[in-house]
Amino acid sequence: MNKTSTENLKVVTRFAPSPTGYKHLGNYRTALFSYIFAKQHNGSFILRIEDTDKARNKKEFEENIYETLEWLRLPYEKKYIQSEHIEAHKKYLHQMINSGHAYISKEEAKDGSGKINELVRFKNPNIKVSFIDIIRGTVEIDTTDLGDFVIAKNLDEPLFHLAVVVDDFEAGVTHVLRGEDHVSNTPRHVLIQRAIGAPVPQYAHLPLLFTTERSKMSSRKGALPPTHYRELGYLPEAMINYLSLLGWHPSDDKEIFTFEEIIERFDLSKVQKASAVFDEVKLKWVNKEHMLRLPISEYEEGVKRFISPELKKIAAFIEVFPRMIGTLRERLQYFGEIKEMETAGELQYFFMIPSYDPALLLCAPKMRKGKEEVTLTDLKPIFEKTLDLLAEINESNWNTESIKKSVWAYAEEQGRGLVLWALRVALSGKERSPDPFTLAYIVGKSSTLERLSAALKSIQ
RNA sequence: GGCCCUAUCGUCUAAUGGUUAGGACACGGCCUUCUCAAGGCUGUAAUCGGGGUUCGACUCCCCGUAGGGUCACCA
Repeated sequence: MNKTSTENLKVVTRFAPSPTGYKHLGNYRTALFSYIFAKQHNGSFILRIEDTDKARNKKEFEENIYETLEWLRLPYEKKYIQSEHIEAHKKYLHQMINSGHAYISKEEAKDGSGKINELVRFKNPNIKVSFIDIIRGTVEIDTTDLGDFVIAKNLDEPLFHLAVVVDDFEAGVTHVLRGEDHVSNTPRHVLIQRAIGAPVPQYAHLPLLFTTERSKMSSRKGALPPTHYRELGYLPEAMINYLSLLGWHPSDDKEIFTFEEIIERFDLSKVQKASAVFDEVKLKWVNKEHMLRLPISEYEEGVKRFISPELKKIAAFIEVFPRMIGTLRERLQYFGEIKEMETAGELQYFFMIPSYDPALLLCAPKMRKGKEEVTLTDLKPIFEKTLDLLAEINESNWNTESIKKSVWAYAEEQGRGLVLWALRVALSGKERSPDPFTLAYIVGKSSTLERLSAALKSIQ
């Protein structure tokens, strides 16, 4: 566990996004680390919507923040809306002006309108300030080149630097976890904290995340809002797991964790200082691992969500569906892939008799040696014999093993490449599919016999 | 450009002066095999460069180089 010097204080962390765009995975990773840190210290995690930029705020972005936090299961103890605290901001603004820490500055508007604004600037004492950063250690920065920075647009419109400090102060925030892009803001915040008599919280500036192209993660440039992954059927616990591994590593080589295990083992002070690249390929692997750990009923539900109603309406669906889960588990990395399979026509044959060009029955790459010219007519006795063999299997004993056992010897004798390929195509109508025994088991005895008869008919 | 931060396989990372530089994803090969997957075995692959300090540097220091952050009446 982390050792901090604030044992006597209740730990409060916060996530403070501005709804000016879709927040990306990098933002949610800082939210995740803030949440974990609070949990580890029996503290609380709060959400604050920083909506002081009226021109760029959008309700849909704000809604997306709630949705994503809910999906990722990062519950916040309290929610604050920054714009509802303007009175508090103004109170400290006046206090700072009265105490000489800030002053009103009449300046021409930058938008070229020629209008004169009454900005409020912080009177910079031009000193070196230092603060504790859990990841970087003590950071010291000279504030001289910061100048007298603006803290309010006018007496009624406080800006970011003031609002952040006042809100963190009033909410009792003890640990501020945020992106590395805020390191240079921190000395300003420390200056304001001193001016209003607020304690300096501990900071942790997390390295930024990059896309595979090594560009900064932003809602433009291909970085998708996290809810996109929800739509594709990714598991929130997998996303949490993957995100936690970006910049942090457990002491052993274990990589797949439940949320509880992560909370138990995570160590903020061991987080990497360098930026990390978000790799969707590894996320897929982590997601598959979590899918495999799901109870079978949840797995089935996950798959069902992505199968079209048309397919689900087919009479055979209810009976066949549970039997196909096993083969799906070997393939799917995220549930949405099932939809892609259906679109590609790789799902239908489980539930209905496929139609295909009979020539495909003969395309096996490894035909029996010494039989150079095989024709469709040669397949006739093969289907007849296979049909006989399979018909002998008792309905109650219809499973992958028994099917394999009944056909195997004959296939060896005739050439596996010939028999099994033909059998598989007759069942799936595809060049690529699960093996014929698994397929026969999944579609059931009667459908198997029906499909083989159909194949036999097609080559007469 | 000023100030600040960072630098181990393609990617995520382990090794806080002494290891054959470890693991995972990805990639290759082999096995299995009727196809596609899955699975098993296995392989390729890294300490940015140059100087120091030291008996000994991935590790500490300096200088480069590269990448990033920031320099708003945004947050």
